[in-house]
Amino acid sequence: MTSDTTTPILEDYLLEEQVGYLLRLANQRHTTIFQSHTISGLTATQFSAMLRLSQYGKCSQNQLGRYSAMDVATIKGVVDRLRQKGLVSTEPFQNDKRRSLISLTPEGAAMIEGLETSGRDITRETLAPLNASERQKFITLLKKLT
Amino acid sequence: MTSDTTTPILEDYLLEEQVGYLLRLANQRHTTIFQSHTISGLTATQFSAMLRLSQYGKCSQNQLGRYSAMDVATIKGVVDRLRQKGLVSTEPFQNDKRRSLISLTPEGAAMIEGLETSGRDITRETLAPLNASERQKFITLLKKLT
DNA sequence: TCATTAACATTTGCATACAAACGAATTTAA
DNA sequence: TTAAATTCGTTTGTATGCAAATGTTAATGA
Repeated sequence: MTSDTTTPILEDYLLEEQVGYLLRLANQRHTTIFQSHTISGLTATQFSAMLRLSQYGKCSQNQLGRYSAMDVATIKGVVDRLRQKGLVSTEPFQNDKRRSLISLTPEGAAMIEGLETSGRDITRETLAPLNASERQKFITLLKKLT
Repeated sequence: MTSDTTTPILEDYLLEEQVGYLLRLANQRHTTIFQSHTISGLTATQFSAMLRLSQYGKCSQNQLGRYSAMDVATIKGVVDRLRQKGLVSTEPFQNDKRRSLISLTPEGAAMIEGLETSGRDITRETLAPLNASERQKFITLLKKLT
């Protein structure tokens, strides 16, 4: 025996096989789909913050960031822009001068149902290349990587 | 019969079940893993451009952007920063005054093998929550969503 | 040929995204 | 109780990421 049959062959390193690269591409595609549905001009990030605010009710800015998986600097910009659009408002927090309470305005609250409808469409279109069992499998596996 | 058994029940819209939200979280996790390996301080995006340049050889800036899935504004910034680090260089393109040829410097070329090694580690760590068959399935499905 | 079209690189503007540092306020633990 | 640690919101800096507009140059087609 001159060849080593126990050493696995080291495969080529192909960028298009790497999970990080593919995740970036999948994100790009999803963003494009999201923007094409232009729900009142909201971005996917603003959309998330709006839904969290609806789900959890009024809370501090940093708390909203944690609910929405955004760091303090990111959530600040998102809340600023939502406030500019008149979709959220701010009030002082009782017993804690550091915080302020973020809540949906009536205009923001009125938008939630439509956001969910659009959200369903966006998810459907994003997952369209997969069949039903593939979709479920993909979501299950994707959750494990978060 | 008073209930309609043919109408599917409309499930709650849960942000943490939506593919777009999960893709963002998976990307966040991958970015964190990537940065923790800090390959010479490169970002994942710069890493991709370096590997493409190594794979395809010298090419124009926009071409490198297409190889790396970045639009013209994004690839410009990436190339600028790689040039600042001394990893790529620019020369005039023969017979076309619009373009310039981007190529790896000797320092950049010397880095490629290490980048691939780190890249394998990063992919392995990112996919660690999945077993072998899940990893393969996930990559297969993810490719369909790019 | 020469007007139209296309490609290239750049710039501006907007929106994430995160690290790091800051001052102010609150909580905690010694 | 009070010093230490934590939390909150803010700001700065860096890096994608994309749309849209611009000016230059090259390619194409009538």
